[in-house]
Amino acid sequence: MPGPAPTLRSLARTLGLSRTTVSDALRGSPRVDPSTAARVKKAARAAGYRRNPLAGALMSELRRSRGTAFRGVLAAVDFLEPDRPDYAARYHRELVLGATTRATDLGFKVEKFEVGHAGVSVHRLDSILQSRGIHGVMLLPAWDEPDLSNLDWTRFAGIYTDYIIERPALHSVCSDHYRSLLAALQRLAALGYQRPGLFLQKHQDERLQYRWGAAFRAFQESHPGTKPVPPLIVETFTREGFTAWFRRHKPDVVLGHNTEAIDWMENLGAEVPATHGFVCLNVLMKTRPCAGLDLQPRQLGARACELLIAQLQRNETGIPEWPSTTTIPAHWMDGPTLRSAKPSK
Amino acid sequence: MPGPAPTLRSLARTLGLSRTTVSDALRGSPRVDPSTAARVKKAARAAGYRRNPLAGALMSELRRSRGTAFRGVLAAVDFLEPDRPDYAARYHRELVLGATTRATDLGFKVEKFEVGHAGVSVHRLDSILQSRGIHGVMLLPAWDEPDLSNLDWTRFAGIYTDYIIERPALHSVCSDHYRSLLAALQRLAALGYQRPGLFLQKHQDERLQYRWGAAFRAFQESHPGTKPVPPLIVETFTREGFTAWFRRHKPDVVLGHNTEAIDWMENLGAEVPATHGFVCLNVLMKTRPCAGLDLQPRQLGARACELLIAQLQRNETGIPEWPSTTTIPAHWMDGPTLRSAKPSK
DNA sequence: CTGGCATCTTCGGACTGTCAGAGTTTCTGG
DNA sequence: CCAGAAACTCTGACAGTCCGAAGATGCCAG
Repeated sequence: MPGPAPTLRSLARTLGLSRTTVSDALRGSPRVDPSTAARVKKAARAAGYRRNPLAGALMSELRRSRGTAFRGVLAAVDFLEPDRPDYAARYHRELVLGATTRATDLGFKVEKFEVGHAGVSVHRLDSILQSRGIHGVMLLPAWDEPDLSNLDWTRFAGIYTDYIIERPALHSVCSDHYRSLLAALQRLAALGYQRPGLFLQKHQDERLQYRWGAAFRAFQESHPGTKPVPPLIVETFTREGFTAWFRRHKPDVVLGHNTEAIDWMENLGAEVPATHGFVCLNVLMKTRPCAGLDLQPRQLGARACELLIAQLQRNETGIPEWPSTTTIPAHWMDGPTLRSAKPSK
Repeated sequence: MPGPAPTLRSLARTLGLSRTTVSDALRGSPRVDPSTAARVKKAARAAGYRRNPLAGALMSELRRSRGTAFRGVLAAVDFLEPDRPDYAARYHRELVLGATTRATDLGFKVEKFEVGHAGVSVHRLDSILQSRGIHGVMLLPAWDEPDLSNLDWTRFAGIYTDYIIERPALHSVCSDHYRSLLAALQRLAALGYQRPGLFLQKHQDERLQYRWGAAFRAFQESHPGTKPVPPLIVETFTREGFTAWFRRHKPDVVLGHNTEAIDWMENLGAEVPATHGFVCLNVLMKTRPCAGLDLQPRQLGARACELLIAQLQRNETGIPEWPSTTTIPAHWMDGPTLRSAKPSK
């Protein structure tokens, strides 16, 4: 085995060519003579040459954006939506905050861009990012699956901060709803609750490919008890519907997004936390003190940032061949709507 | 705004210093005069200098590992298990192959280590890795959740190639069973199948936190039909049990791991694929040509490798504060056990 | 046969930040 | 007054890429 690892220059020297020609040949540039290219490739294989992806990424960046050198900026792209509820806006802010913090640690900067009807068009976004020399794009979640397939992805590395995106099919980062709900239910069981009940709005669960409902049913299947509480999954969440469900199935702990339900439960004679419990499935949505799940947008933003930067360092742009989803389990938050220990009975 | 972004060199020129001094000063090296350092930092702030993180990472790595032929070695740690079935061994091989390929592209090498009763003890593994200067550890899946909490993780970056590992709680990479089964069922529905049936061994599903079963039930809930087929989930998979279930519930397409069931179905009068279909949930387990899910161990190994290398490049060792799980959906494989189009009726 | 132009192939320069080692200046002690 | 240390700064080499330039060759009109 020869000592030092072969480099572009050492390879060029042995071949009697310039580093440029070797570089171009290995990357299949049409500028080099096919026979020369073949010779170079063969020699590279024989010498065991492996290009340094970090250097590749750097140089590519440096040369392309001549003058306006790559300063390590990432774009956080938000889609303007007409009536985004307050908690969603906060979720977005937390995502961006997490990303910005992590980016700063790693020497990058995050800048926010807004796309949509009132904002910038996708086409203009493309040219803005190009001219600013930005190649890392973090897409913030939008209720309607955003369509950014018009961006010239050959030049960008992207990541979506929600479940699955199909146009284009990028890597994504989001909370692990399935595992989190399962863990929450196990925790409730340990506290002695025996009849957990779940309520959801249909479109919320559909958006997550039914993961909330699926986890709930999986828990019930694996903890066979007397007459499990069927989940209340409805188009529109109303007091009447909830009341009927609560009366009929008598859950001893209720899980859902809307903390208004606590009032309704209390009006139906439940004492929270003495006789009944409540868990909020997204603490950003709670309007009163309450136990619940923190979906950890800040950590999600941070992780998204890490994955994006890793892609840039590998000089990996474009739509990935095998998109992956990275999840982080939600964080359990204690609160006054649950008893703190198993009742001794 | 001045035109070009300030660089280390331009900054040095205006200050009448060399680029090295400026670089050292900004990074707080004790080699520079404190008063000079202060001057440099002030000028850098004033000029809005931001170092290029890509170039920094590259140079740091380049200088540090000068002369060394390889950039790094990763350990693929396998746990010796007494009677690992053939398909599991193949799964492991594919994982390692994927990792090795990706590692090579990124300038790393993968070496396999075996830990367990007959092999190396965890304590010895620690010292072996230390003395070899290996800092990246990829843990291959083991049926009983492996315990490597005794390793001195302050010195290692690790990743597990299966769902959740608790001791220690590392990042992990695995197949997205939930989403894959959902997608498979949707595909079957598009082919006109109306009564999908699922069979599983209990421990298989428990290991995945019931994800197979949960996805199946979630699909049934969202496609309400006449009398859905209840999944057959049993401790031990027997011909008798399957026969009874198949006779009673009359599925028109069956999903499960064991392809022996195809024979049993045919003995019960089913014609595959004319009247009935079959889908294998892990094509590595199939013993005859068959449609099914490729869990993509090769891609999983590759992705695990990427994540591990990204950690090393960030100089991140130890147990992560917020462990994440990265999933890749399984890849659908067509096969002769399914009809190829919706029957025109 | 020559001059002009187009095409094909290869090369050189410049770019980023880092680190080791070498150079220069200042200070200390015998 | 000088050897040697200490304090501080600088030079050189390094990775791969892209643009423009240089050189080589071929073709056609005049």
